[in-house]
Amino acid sequence: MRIILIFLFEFFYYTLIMGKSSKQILSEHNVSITNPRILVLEVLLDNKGPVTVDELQNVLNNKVAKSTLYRVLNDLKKINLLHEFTSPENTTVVELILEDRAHHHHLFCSDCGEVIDVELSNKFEDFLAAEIKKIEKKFNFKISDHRVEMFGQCTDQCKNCTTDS
Amino acid sequence: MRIILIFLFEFFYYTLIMGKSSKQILSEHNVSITNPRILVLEVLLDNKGPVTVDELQNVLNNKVAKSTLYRVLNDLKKINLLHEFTSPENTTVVELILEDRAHHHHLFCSDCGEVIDVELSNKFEDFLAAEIKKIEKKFNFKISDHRVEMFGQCTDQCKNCTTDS
DNA sequence: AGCATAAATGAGAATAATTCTCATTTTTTT
DNA sequence: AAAAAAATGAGAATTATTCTCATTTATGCT
Repeated sequence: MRIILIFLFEFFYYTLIMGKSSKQILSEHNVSITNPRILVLEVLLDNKGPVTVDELQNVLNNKVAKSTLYRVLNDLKKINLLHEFTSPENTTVVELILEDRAHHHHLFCSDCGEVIDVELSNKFEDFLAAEIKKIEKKFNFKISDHRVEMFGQCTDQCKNCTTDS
Repeated sequence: MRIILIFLFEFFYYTLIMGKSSKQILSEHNVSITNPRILVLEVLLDNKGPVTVDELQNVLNNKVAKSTLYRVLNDLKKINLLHEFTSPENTTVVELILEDRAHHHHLFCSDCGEVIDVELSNKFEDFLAAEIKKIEKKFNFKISDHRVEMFGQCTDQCKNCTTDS
């Protein structure tokens, strides 16, 4: 009985409160469950939102070899769990693609290098979708994705711009 | 008299038909006029639009040392003549910023790697400007620039997608 | 025009980010 | 629990970019 309760607790905790565990996510995508993958995924799940490869390397220092870190990131890209992009300062930024997260864009601070997720209004997204249809016709393209990038400076003390508002 | 006519021809040819010459552009920005700078600028003026650093290197092979090419590109960035960005395949792309060119965005083909300049409607740009104002307030940011990136595949034979339509 | 000074260049070494290699370890399959 | 397959760590290799420094080129001055 006690074991059942613990199991239930884990179930609720991970799936409802915390979201999926790294192990769950890995097994759902048919990739073998290994320590480096769990560790990397956990860091990414903690910092939902954009993370620098450099930051990952620092956090995982001594726990995951750097070659393995890159391999794991490529694995996650292959199963469409990870989105990778480059900041204007040329640092590689990485972000989990979670089903429950809305489509969003990025705001880059040239002072502190911070990258912030930004959602734009539905009305705007509809308008952009219409523009994209026109572009597809004009250039005979099949456009599968888009992203709006905004560049500027946070006027607050840096690092404060990450706190939600 | 003949000399004056030739001068006039040159003037009209370069400023009205061809746009400014590389030398003119350089002297207007107070950078010394050197061969490598002229050569790089000329290639960029020919291919108005996005060019890969790789392509530049190939075209200028043996004419400009690779260290110099990078230096010249950095010089042009410093005087705000050059916009540099990264394709999803992680190649560095470079594009002249010409006063007579409209604000535009980029369309990337994942098949042939081509990058295409795209203008979106004024109505769309106005809408986006309004969204950006909201974002500036929300995140206490000063946003100085933005770019819409579109990703997909040209359904034509590759390389054809560069021809205007 | 010609000289002195400052700036730019070429060639290749140095650096940084990412990928690759391969012997060992871990995970999965049976 | 053993065999087969896959993943890992450590460091070498690769690639793009920057740096160094001796030489060349451009600019300002007379």
